[in-house]
Amino acid sequence: MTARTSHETAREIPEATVARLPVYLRALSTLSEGGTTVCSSEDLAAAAGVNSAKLRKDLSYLGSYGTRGVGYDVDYLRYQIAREMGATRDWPVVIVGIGNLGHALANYSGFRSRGFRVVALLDADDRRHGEVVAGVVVRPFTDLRAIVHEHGVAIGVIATPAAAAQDVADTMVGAGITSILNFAPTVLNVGLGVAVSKVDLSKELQVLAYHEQRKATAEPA
Amino acid sequence: MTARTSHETAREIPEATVARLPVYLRALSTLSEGGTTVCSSEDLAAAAGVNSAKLRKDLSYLGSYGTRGVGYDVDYLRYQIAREMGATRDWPVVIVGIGNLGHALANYSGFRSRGFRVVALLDADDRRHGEVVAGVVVRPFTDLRAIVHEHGVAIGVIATPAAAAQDVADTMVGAGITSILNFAPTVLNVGLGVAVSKVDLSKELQVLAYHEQRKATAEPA
DNA sequence: GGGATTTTGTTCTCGCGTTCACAAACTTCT
DNA sequence: AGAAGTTTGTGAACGCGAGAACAAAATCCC
Repeated sequence: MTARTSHETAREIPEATVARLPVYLRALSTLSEGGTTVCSSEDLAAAAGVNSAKLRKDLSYLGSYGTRGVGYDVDYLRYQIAREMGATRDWPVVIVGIGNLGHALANYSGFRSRGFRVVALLDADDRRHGEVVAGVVVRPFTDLRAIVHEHGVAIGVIATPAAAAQDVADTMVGAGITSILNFAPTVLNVGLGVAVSKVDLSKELQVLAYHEQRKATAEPA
Repeated sequence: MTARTSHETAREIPEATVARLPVYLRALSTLSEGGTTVCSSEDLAAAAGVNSAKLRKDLSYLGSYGTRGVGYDVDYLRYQIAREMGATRDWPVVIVGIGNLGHALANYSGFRSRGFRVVALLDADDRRHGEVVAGVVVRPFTDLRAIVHEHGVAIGVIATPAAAAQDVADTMVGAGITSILNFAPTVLNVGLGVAVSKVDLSKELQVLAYHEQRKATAEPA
């Protein structure tokens, strides 16, 4: 999996950098909409909320897209990062589990604007089938395989309760999906070739509560 | 801020460990519900999806709650982690921005079960006021200060569009909130004493797309 | 054209986090 | 009771990432 042969692309982008590229992309879009055509690493770093040295180092993994003494062309840099991230092409996505969260995700405009197209909404519950959410009709979970093959879907989103998540993941992998974004609060077991990313809505809140508690106990006024 | 005098609590829990404690908590709850009363670090690590050595080191920052040759008492360890995280007390929370995402968050059962109580839902849009979501009535954003004072709220959740987020954050801080969980896709500027945590729904998807693209270009079958 | 100025790209150092490996401590079996 | 077997807790090695600092390259001004 992680082994790389030397004939492959030379640039090996660190995972920490990859995780920040979407943030830079968003900051560049904001700058561009605001009418900025050129920005320094200092400007962009401020907009992205990071250190300017770190930003420059991150960008250097992609190539030399800046001009010394001047800065970066906003639209050009944005295009280069988007291309590197795969955001210039269209990614068909399926969402499984159309509860409150699935609804919110289906309607989330940030997906569409980043190149993700929701091609299907699936749910195991018969009563939801036929319902239209965000312009897409909810279909039976059993249609997954056909949809994946028809649209060439590589990415699946799980927004089901925890109890159903592993089964959904197994079916996704069986249907040919190779990347899963999991919103269910459970650890998924998948094969080696499959990438799983997890978003835990309450985890961040718990970390904040921890720090609140420490503040309260450390300084008893 | 980060300076620590020596008379304070001896145990200095690394940030990376704090971020994993909620995961352990969840895994322990699952084990407990499944009837497991004692587990080894190997078992718990598997349930949490981490390395067992890392798990043991993480737990060692909290204290010695295991028994050599035996393992950990599930409920006892769960209580100890919950206490350390502040999950044994009740945390009043306000959610601002009751769109699709705000709806989903208000209904998310994971908040309540982790000790978070949604005391108010706020929105700037007049037309939403009075609407009842998850048993809580939606109130005007201008009520924020009164609500924060009344319930002693320390934690606020922002689920507004990006354009409104900074204003909401400023108002929150002015009202006395010291921890913010931001779901809006924008970088927030806040004072030193305020903690901000950010969840970007599309960021994870973009990282997955990047790896998909790399897989596709690296091995052209 | 040439020096001063600005800003990028990169090297170097430091610290944190992960993992290995093992001693300490507890249980079980004889 | 004592030896064998388990499993925790931790010391030490290692690797990655963050940030400071600087050299290279472009623009600006005269």
